Amino acid sequence: MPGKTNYEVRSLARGLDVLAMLAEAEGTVGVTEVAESLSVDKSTAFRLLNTLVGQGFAVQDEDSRRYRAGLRIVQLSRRVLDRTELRAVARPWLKQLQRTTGESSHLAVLAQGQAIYVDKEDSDAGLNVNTEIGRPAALHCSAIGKALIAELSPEEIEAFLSREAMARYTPRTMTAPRELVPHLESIREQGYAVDDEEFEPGVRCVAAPIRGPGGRVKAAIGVSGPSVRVTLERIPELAATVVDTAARISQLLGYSG
Amino acid sequence: MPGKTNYEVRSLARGLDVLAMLAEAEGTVGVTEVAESLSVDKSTAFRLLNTLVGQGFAVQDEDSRRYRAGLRIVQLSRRVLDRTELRAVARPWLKQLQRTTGESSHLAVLAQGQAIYVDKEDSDAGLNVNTEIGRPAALHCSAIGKALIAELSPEEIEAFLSREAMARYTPRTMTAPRELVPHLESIREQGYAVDDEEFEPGVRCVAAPIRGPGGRVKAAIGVSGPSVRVTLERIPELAATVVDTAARISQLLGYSG
DNA sequence: AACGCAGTTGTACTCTGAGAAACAAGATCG
DNA sequence: CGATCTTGTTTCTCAGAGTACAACTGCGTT
Repeated sequence: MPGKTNYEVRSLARGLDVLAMLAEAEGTVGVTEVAESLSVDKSTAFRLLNTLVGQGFAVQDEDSRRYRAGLRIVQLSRRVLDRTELRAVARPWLKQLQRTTGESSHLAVLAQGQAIYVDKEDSDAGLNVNTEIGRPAALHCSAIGKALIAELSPEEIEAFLSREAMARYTPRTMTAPRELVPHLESIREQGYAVDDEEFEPGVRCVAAPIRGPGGRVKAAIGVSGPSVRVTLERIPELAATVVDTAARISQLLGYSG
Repeated sequence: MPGKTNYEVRSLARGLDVLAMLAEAEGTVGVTEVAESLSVDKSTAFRLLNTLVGQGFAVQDEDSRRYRAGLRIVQLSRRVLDRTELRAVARPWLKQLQRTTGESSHLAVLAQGQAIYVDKEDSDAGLNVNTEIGRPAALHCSAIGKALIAELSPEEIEAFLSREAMARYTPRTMTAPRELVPHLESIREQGYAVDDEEFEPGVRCVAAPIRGPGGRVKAAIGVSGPSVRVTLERIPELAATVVDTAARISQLLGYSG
């Protein structure tokens, strides 16, 4: 490897790739499959898997001898979420937001170029939006995603938008940066973002940024609901509630704006 | 290392240790801390951390330069839970169990010598038991834990009980194997386990095992609630409901008992 | 300015982890 | 029913990845 000063441990990187593969695989995966996917020898794949099994990150099926992801990941994940102060602070507000609006509320942060849901409170209504913690949300067409990136520098925004191809999910999805950039501008000005059926038909969302000390956007909070309940007329009222909630959480996190 | 055939990749094992350390750490951890904890050089610890950061499993704090767990773990965890067929099958029953009993219901599996909650449905009541998915439960004093180990062979039970020191949580906790073993025997006979304030004062639980094809215990399902509502007189009725639910899920998983 | 302590980088040696190839055990097929 | 794939597993050996050591940087304290 000429040049390319590599301060990374290759076998660890490979092992983590295997872990991701196991987690994302539909059913079980075999040694050969892993080997092919990583372009390594079978024996290498075998040892990596073996090591993962040793720590509980993978388990081997007794019969088929194939491998599945272990629950160690789930365990660690829980710890990570528990340790997140943001989550602890936001929890009651998330609940209150759900109560006052009647719609499902969500909390997300920006990580690895994606908006990742870290907490939620589901609506009691029969018809409601279902989002799962840990799932990534599109940055360019979800309210919470737009709220998260709106305050970034133009360069950073460019970078994010170019990373994923701004996929079209519905007829209303904005897929061109020249359309989205001014839109983000207006979000910045009004202090909240709206997703008007841009990600899923029949679903509207409103979200606002949560700031930490110094004013930097740390997370975003929002509500989502079916368009029949979340009407366009109702948006301003919802936005006010969401913005207010976001401001309170920001204050608790040390932002004195 | 004489003998000790080691088919494990040491640097991967170390990397996973670091990952666990990050997830379990209260706040952030430093390179030196990691190095000491693993008994490796600082430079080694640095490279491992660096690799974790590269894949999003860790993030480095801009200011303090110390490390925190990344959200990649949370993401993978979600995938793992989604892929668990048990969870998909049990979900509606978990919900129904909560509805009919009015108490919080839980689903757990045995992994790495611990009972790990994989799903739950919280009670609507103001006063209720709070358990989090991914959290481990004590095997010797929770209903769900006892239901999971009751059917194991005596040797396996011994192994499990000796692993952790059978900690005392409340005055009612059984801390001696000679007391617990016959207790497990009776659980096996009656088909359900009860936790009568053995883990948390004021909380009673009832749980029953879920079986897969072949009759082996795959998981356990149970309800928990405050003793004021979950009275001793109510236990038989609750147990019948829980056992019935467990049987239905077992059937869906291919157990024809 | 000197110190201490953190994270980071350069380097040389060594033991680890990689691949090749053989093995065991089931499936699949003619 | 034996031949032949195709799995996962094991053994062997050597290059080089990964390690420890030590030097460096940058920040906060004394």
